[in-house]
Amino acid sequence: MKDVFSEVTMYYDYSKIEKKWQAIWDEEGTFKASNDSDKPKFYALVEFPYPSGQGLHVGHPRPYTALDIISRKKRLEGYNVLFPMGWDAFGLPTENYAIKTGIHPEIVTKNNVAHFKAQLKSIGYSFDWSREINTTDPNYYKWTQWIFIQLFKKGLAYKKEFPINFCTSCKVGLANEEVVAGKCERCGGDVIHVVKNQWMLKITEYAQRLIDDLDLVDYIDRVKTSQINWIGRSEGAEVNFPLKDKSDSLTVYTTRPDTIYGATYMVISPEHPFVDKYAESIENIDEVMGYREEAAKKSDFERTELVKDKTGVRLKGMDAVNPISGEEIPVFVSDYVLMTYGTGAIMAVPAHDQRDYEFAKVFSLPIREVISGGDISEAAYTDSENGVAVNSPLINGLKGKQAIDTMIEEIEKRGLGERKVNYKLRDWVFSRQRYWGEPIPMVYCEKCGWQPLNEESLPLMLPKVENYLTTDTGESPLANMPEWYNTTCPKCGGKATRETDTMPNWAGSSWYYLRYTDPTNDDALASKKALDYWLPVDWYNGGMEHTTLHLLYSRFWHKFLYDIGVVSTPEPYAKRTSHGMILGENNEKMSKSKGNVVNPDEVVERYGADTLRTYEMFIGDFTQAAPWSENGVKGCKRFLDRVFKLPEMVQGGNGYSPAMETAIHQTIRKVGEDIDNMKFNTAVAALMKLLNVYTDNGKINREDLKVFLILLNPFAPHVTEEIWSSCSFPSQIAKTPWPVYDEEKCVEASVEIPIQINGKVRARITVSASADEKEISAAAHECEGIIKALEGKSIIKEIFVAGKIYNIVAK
RNA sequence: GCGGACGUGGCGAAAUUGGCAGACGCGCAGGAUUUAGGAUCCUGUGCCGCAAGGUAUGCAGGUUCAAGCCCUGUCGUCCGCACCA
Repeated sequence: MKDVFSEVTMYYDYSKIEKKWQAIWDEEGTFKASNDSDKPKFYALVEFPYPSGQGLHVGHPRPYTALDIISRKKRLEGYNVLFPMGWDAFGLPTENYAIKTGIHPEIVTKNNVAHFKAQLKSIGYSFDWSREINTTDPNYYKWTQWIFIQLFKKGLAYKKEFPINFCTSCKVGLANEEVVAGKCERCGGDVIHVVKNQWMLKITEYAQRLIDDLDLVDYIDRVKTSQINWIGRSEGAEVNFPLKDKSDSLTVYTTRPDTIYGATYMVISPEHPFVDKYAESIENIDEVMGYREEAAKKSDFERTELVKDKTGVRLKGMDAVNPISGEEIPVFVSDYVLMTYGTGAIMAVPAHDQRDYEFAKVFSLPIREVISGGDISEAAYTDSENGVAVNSPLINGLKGKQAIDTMIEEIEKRGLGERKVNYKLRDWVFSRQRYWGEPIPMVYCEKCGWQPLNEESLPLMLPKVENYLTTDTGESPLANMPEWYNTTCPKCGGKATRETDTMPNWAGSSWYYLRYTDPTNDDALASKKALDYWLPVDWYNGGMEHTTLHLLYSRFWHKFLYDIGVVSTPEPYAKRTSHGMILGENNEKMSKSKGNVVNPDEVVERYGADTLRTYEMFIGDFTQAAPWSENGVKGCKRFLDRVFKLPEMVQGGNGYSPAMETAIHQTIRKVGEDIDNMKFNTAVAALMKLLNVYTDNGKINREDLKVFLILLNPFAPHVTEEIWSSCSFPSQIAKTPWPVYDEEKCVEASVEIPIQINGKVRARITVSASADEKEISAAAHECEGIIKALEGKSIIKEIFVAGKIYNIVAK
């Protein structure tokens, strides 16, 4: 068959075949998971996409195909598999599109979802579409709101002043990703921080458990490490430094109490409350306030990128006393101390902290060595393990942990402070001044304060608005709708107003895997029975970019739901893996502007879904980034074309053909193990190799063909089912057991052993697999090449590694 | 600066974890087929060399009978985080 419109010859009508099998799967409900089954369960999960206007790109199918392969194999192995898909559909691009076009986000979302779904279907994934969910569906976000209310009731949701990004020219609140280099992404205007009273979630309360329970799960190390680093646990002490002539003391957090004798000054953050509290006694308060304003004006970008030189102002009239040395020391404000970490104040030990050292140099402050081992005239010596304490009467001669512990004990004994653990992790800012998100189900009443809505009244529907732009003051568009926000207090029935902020994108995705287990339940986010049956997710694959936010947030919510008895497992995901990115042909990240974007629709159209799937798996190591290659796609198409012609080679015979039996058993083992270990590229290679074996053999029988089709089926489900059916094999591959291999039959009858002299191969001999060292040694010494190479040399020793190598060491 | 990943043919990559480097695919070359191109099939293909042989996993050392793999140093690329006291 020739396709005159394209260079690609159609050896079989993949388009027709693929549509046919997709229709059969739909009609027969082939991949529907049962909530009531005798089979062991297996819950495979991929991150549900944000249905953007651009549609799918070739990066999406990589993880989807991978877990589809795993799911398909698990089904053939007798598991009841749940492999669901849905839409994380709240979010900025849709909203921005609505602002531009005036089209309601709901309609945009609906269209985008339809497009995405058609694309996914065309690739032939074995998703259970009967469980499709959408975070923007009121029946879904009802439960997102319900979870929020539970968090509030347990004191884990609270309001706090927190700055947002605000574009001074568009007069619009911006998300962090809309701020580029301190400017508004769309208009280039200046972005400033405006303080808003926002909802926060106390994820910090779970910090320790989020670290500890990583021991309960099988996550790739990279993920564990970055979660641990992100949470950033540190151990140290809080120490009170009394203020001279004042009744207060300044509390600092330090991980190096062993250096306290070296604390020659203190620094507090510009936002520290003491600046206000003691404004009257600070002689240079105007200067200090000026510094504070400058610091507030700086964007995060400037604060981190541009500030290399330390700046600050001394607080005149406010000195502190080092509680251990008794020394009087000055206090500074500087923006290198952050209000958001620790106590917002530090004891500065310039001799043993890089930042303090730099600051001390700028302000000519004393640098006193209290840990020996470095050269403090050159740089701060920060080694906390090997340095020995000096000039520190209480701990002289001690080092490392011992010095630290002794000092903390002393501090506690004297009532100057206490041992303290700190985390870098901060509470989760849960408010967005945006339209396209879940309304926060809270009401403010003058009399009763913040009150949650009655749970029976959920969902609190997102109302229709006329304008999707935030207000001039950066409030959500809902703040322009008095008819919506004016309401009554659920507690006292008096006048009250609704919260007009909405939830962040991460809300709906923090619990979506629970909803799949029972997606239409009206009485609960899912029935206890369904949750207990399916949880935890057995295998969750997603991008590294979601490791610190989404993955941590959803673990937090899950633990909370565990604490209130909704779920029965402490962790949501038993296993987490991560895929690499697919790059453009030029080895760069795919992007419209670079013109290197490959559209999966075109690939499906020109080469077929099976080819797309096979190539995405063959492209390289699943966990690494890999560049797209059109020629690589063609190679996979060629492979499937050859497979399609396999039935032509079929001749009689029962069981596997003896000449190829070993290769077949080896391939069953290899493909099975490779799929389990996500080494899809070598699994495809093994199948290509087996096809070469078949081709070289010139003929195959029906068993040889059958096993090949089953092994290839998870990768190329359509063409393998088609060949299966055209050969009149029974039923469908989807209902056929995965083949088993026999370890003994994987062993070759004879092996080739390389004979080395001093590590260099000089000859090869072929011996039976059972040959022992004696036989091999004898054979080796008969080889001409070996005899020649050994001439004039004496043998020192001979090393034999069974099945691998025979090495003669000679001089 | 800190943390992580990585560096192997012309290209994408393999290498059972210390045992024949380059499986499998692309590309390329030669041949077959074809009116021609495309497609397909066969053969070859790390580099140097006619060959024997030599040489090769970013670079420099080390351990070992044996190193892509382990150790030390060094250079380079990519990703994440950004003064976390």
